[in-house]
Amino acid sequence: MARIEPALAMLEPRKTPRQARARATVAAIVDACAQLLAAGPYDALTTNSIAERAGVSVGTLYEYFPNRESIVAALTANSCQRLVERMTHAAAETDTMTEFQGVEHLLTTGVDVLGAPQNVFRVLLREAPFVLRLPVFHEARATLDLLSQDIRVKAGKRISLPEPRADAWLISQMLFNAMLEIAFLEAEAAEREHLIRELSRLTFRMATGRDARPEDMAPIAAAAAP
Amino acid sequence: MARIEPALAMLEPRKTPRQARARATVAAIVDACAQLLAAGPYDALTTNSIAERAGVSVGTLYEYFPNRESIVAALTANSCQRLVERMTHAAAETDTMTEFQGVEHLLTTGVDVLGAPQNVFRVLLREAPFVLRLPVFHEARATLDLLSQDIRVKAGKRISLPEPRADAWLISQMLFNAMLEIAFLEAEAAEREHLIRELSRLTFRMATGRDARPEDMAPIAAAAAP
Amino acid sequence: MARIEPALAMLEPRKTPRQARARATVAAIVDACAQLLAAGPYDALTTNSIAERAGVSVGTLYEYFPNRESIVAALTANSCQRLVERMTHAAAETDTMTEFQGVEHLLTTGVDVLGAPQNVFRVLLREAPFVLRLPVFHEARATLDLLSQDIRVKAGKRISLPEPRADAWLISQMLFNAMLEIAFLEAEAAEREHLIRELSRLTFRMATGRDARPEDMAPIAAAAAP
Amino acid sequence: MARIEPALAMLEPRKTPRQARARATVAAIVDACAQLLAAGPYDALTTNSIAERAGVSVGTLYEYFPNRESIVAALTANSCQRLVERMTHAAAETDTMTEFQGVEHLLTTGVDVLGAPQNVFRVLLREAPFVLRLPVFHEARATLDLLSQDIRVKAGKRISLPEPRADAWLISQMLFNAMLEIAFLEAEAAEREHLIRELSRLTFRMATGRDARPEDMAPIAAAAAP
DNA sequence: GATGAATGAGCATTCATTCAT
DNA sequence: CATGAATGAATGCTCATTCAT
Repeated sequence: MARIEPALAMLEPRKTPRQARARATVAAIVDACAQLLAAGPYDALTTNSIAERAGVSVGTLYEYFPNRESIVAALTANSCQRLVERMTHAAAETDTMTEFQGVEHLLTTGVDVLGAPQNVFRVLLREAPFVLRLPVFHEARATLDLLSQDIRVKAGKRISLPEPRADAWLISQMLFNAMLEIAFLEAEAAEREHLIRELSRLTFRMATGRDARPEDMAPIAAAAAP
Repeated sequence: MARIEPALAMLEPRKTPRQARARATVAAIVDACAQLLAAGPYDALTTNSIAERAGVSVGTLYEYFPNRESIVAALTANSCQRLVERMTHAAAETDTMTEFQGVEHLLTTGVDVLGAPQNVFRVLLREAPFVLRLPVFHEARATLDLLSQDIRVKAGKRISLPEPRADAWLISQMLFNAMLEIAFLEAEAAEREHLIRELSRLTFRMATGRDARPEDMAPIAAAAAP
Repeated sequence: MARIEPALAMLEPRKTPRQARARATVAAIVDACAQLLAAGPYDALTTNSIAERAGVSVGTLYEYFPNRESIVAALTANSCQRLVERMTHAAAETDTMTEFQGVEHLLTTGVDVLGAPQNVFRVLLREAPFVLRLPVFHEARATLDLLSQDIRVKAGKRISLPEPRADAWLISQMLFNAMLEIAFLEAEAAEREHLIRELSRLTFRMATGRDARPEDMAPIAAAAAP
Repeated sequence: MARIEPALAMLEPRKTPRQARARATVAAIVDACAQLLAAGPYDALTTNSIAERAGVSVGTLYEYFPNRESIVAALTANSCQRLVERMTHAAAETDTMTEFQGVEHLLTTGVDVLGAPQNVFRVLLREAPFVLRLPVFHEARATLDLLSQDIRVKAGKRISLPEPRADAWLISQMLFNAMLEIAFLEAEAAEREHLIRELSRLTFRMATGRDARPEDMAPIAAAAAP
């Protein structure tokens, strides 16, 4: 308790591992961190438990990370990178889709990534407040915003945001939070899909001020998300 | 750390103060808790610091609360009650307004309450995960949802939610989070107002699938927020 | 913890109650203490819980007792007095019995009193070490020893203790502890009776160096133990 | 106070020390515990004081023991092991003795061990009620009972216990308590020896219903107790 | 380099006792 | 006089971090 939050400068890994063995060690530590966060609350995350689960000694752990938060920061970086990659890829796939389908595809992908694996994002974003302030997290959000800007540009006139700056910020906040809520919901896949479809419809309304035409809302053929 | 989260049953105050002096003590404790949460992170909230700030001894604190979390729960209850009261009052005031004005009035009130006093809601909702599971919080959310349902009913056909259940849930989640984000934003009052106006516009779009007519969007005459 | 054991001087009640009401209060406090000791371990005995169970305020409790131990001392005094009274009475009843029957009667009575009510003696003697040093306890033991000395005198030559002082002390220790063990045993009444009978036989052997004649060992007619 | 007694499962040491240094630490902790119990009441035994006396930090203490009671349990195990070893050894030595001498030898050894070192048994058995429920303690008692059963068998017909089961249990209880009382007595060695001799005589009477022949009671030649 | 033993400040919580009302 | 609110020293225990081996 009363854990002093380390300055952002102290959240970098201590040294970049060059040898393969060292890299494996670092990966094991970050992975152990993810497993523990998936299994229990953030408060239950101790450096000793991370080291034990990773199969290394605490000494080794501190060889690579200056403090507990830096491990969480590394995990956050990993997770954000995965999120950005998957979303970028999904955005590229929207080229052949109607706008509504594109929105739905992106939201589906987002919910998918945020909810997996092991729901690490939930703990990260809801229980470890300093994660929200991590540059790496803001950068990911910014990249995601650029993505939707691209889509907006492509859609051209069909999008109508009276105050693009404010509206885009609001929609971004709302969609990100909505995706999190859906991802964290303890619900069947069908229920989740239903919510995503409705969220897409609402998003379409927010962006255009009208409903999508039914023929543009056809389910996406085979969006296999591995 | 590794703070075990007390069962919900253990979150009730320990005994109801009978004398006026004791009631003042309880209030001072909850108030001290709010002050500390406003000033620093949840982790910095220790029972000793609460007692000190409240000007009482730890012993006294434990006379009325069985554990640290129960104080936070009491503060949450207070805050939620305030929120519900203000929102209910604001909802009543929308009778004489256009639908757009009503939405804007409610959102303004929500942002106002969530951001004051001392932004306690931010820490409560973002750093103390067990608060999200507090019955008192869910009840407040439910009451708020009923409020907007009332409004929807009054608006009648002008509202068009294809899947009322799912859509209402999604809109509720998004608006609550959006209000929190605006309330927590370090921004000028004017900026905040602007965001609320745009959020109202987006909300109107989500609810109706079209834009409000400009003449219905006139600023509300004198929305005195006491 | 680290409870400083008050000097023996501090174990006296603070003031002798003169009014009937006050006497009732003192009795209620001592009785509450007995109930709590019967229900749980000595460590669970707190002045606050005693006061609550007695239906008085802590303030009142400290009006009559200077500290927690003095309450236990008062309870010890009561219990010892009861023990001595019952044993004295039982000793008088042995006049018409054979020596073996007398021994058995006394042991039966001892086990009965030590095990009732609510087994307070167990906690008192096994968990509250200062009780063993209480003068009132030693006096009771001394009185009991006098009792058996009387019996010995009456038995005259049939008793043969080569070293009366040491042997009497040893027998006293052993019998007192044996009675406690039997009283604390979780066992059927029949089992307890059997043990007492055997203990009587062993006692007879220790005192005389021979076995009692079978005709002297007939069960006692009607030893109603109220 | 109101110390919750840990379940028996929680009384095991936390981890077995691997390095020699760690083993020394564990020994120092248990030893410090013994010293403190010898010096003061059980209530004065705090984890902080144990750590301090052992010359280690509390953290180290909790590295090896999950709670305070587990340290006491470890000390109990040590002490019981010592007791059993010494008594077993002493029992073997009775082969060349008369029955009376054997009894006296065993009792002497018992008093010797129970009273040393530092009288730890007194506090353990009279102030720490949970020790009486420790399996390790019951096992020790059982082993001791087996020992005397062996002797009884060897003595054959000369022993006459009408109800072997009950009588053996009673004698065991009485002798164990008597040895404790003698060991705890603040008395000269001569006085103690005298009491042990008398206790042997009473034991002989209990077991056989008659006195030992004077020639069988000759002092044991040279029972050097190291 | 890796290990794991050791550290100790810090936290939640209790309870005998006092004293203003 | 009784009350019960208030006190605060003391306790068991945790865990991020260091460093001798």
